[in-house]
Amino acid sequence: MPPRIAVSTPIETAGRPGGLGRLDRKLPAADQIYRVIRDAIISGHFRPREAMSENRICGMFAVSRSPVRIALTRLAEDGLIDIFPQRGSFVAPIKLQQVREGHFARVALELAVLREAADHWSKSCADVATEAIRRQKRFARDGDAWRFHTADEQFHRSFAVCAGLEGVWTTIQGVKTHLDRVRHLANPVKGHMDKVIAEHEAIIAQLDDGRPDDAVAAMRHHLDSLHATIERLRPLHKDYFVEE
Amino acid sequence: MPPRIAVSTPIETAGRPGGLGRLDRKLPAADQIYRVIRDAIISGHFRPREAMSENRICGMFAVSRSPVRIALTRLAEDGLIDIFPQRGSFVAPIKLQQVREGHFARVALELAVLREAADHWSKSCADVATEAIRRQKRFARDGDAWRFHTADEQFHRSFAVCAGLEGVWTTIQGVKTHLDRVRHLANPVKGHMDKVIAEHEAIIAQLDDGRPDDAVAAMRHHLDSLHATIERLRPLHKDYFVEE
DNA sequence: AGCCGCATCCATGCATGCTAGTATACAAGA
DNA sequence: TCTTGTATACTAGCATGCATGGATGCGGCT
Repeated sequence: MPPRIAVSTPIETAGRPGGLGRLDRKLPAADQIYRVIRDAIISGHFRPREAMSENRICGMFAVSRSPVRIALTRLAEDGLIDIFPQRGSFVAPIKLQQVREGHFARVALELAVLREAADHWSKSCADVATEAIRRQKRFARDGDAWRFHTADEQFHRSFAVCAGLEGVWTTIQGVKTHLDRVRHLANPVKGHMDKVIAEHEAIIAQLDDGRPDDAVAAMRHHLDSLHATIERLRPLHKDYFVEE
Repeated sequence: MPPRIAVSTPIETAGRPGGLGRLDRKLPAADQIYRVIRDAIISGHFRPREAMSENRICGMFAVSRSPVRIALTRLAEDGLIDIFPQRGSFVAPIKLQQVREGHFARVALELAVLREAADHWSKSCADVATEAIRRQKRFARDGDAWRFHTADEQFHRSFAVCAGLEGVWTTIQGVKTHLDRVRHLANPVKGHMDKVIAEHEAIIAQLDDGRPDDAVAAMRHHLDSLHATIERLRPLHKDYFVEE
């Protein structure tokens, strides 16, 4: 009988945002609401500065304010929602400083994890990663940006699992939250998904060939190129961002 | 009028745990309860497996269950409390896997931050850090383990501030939570505080002399030696730990 | 026109009652 | 003695009502 854990991300729990209505009444409502809204904000379904009052969310899920409040405070902790007491709660604008720092932390963590994964590299590790790439190809073909994103997470997560550091992946997920918000403005851009896939394949190729340093370099290039894409996109959605 | 932010740690907010009673009714009760209990668990004031039912905490602070529930769910997210629905909430045992992964992530992040801080090193940066060391010396003399800990955090945090990456420090604080729990079993050990201070001074010396690589090496040595202390201490408190 | 005061609405924060499920103590029966 | 059924106490999850304070619109005043 394990304790109730709400942090980890069972990737398919919420699925594609949009089916916000139905909740599994057997599971804690607060956890489900948290995940659904989180995905909806990251994916852009809820837009920066949009009002997210407790009562409005109550209506969305047909629950009372209690579980909604729990979910909202957790989202505020993640920096996805700003709560102004006695005034309202709103989807937070994307803070550039958080994006920068998120990128910094992500690079530090993912490179360290990858170096560790290289030491434990095996066929089963490679299988998980290549399966993720395979899914990405399919969703890129379908133009399904959200599922492409989940497959992308599966790819990056596979290194943490391979290294026996799955908890670190949870941390990475946290720090890259704000990057993902920007990324979802970018995914529709033509050719972006293909570029990501190619870079993923390059990383795996280096690992399979037993060149950890080159794999790390490929990952660094991959992450930096993603950040560059983000920077390129910023001027197109100026109203979504704030400096700090 | 900034949004309500509860994540960051105004270091002196909760002070030394023990005065659990009084709350500032002007500020959100949930945030204060969260911080006080968090500090109390990390400092060992609440011991692993101790029952932390909502009603019990209500009594401690003379509030209703609503803010307590918010605080508890956040503590559960941090892994400091295990919530078993319909059975109870308990201080989580220290999970060795989380300690390991926390150390891994901390090293990756702190070394990256330090490297960045070295590029921005200045007298004002040095002043903040040495002031923290000065406080550590005073509290070591007084044998005040908790304040020693807060000064230690101030020291490490100063590099993030110097590098313009204060948000990364918040992340570091999160990943080192479980390390800190173990560390507080260790601080009373004679000579430990002096060792920490010496290692801190070594890092600053390298930075002041303009040798970033040596500073990073000194930091790595510092963090690893701390982890070694932890490992050494583990057998003495076997009942506090679980493998995973 | 411009400014001030007030009533109203709506937001979050907090308190409280209710529900459903678990652990436990204890008594009845084999 | 051991097992089993039951009553009870306690838990967390959820719904709801109240308190407090900011935002807003309108009317009266200058």
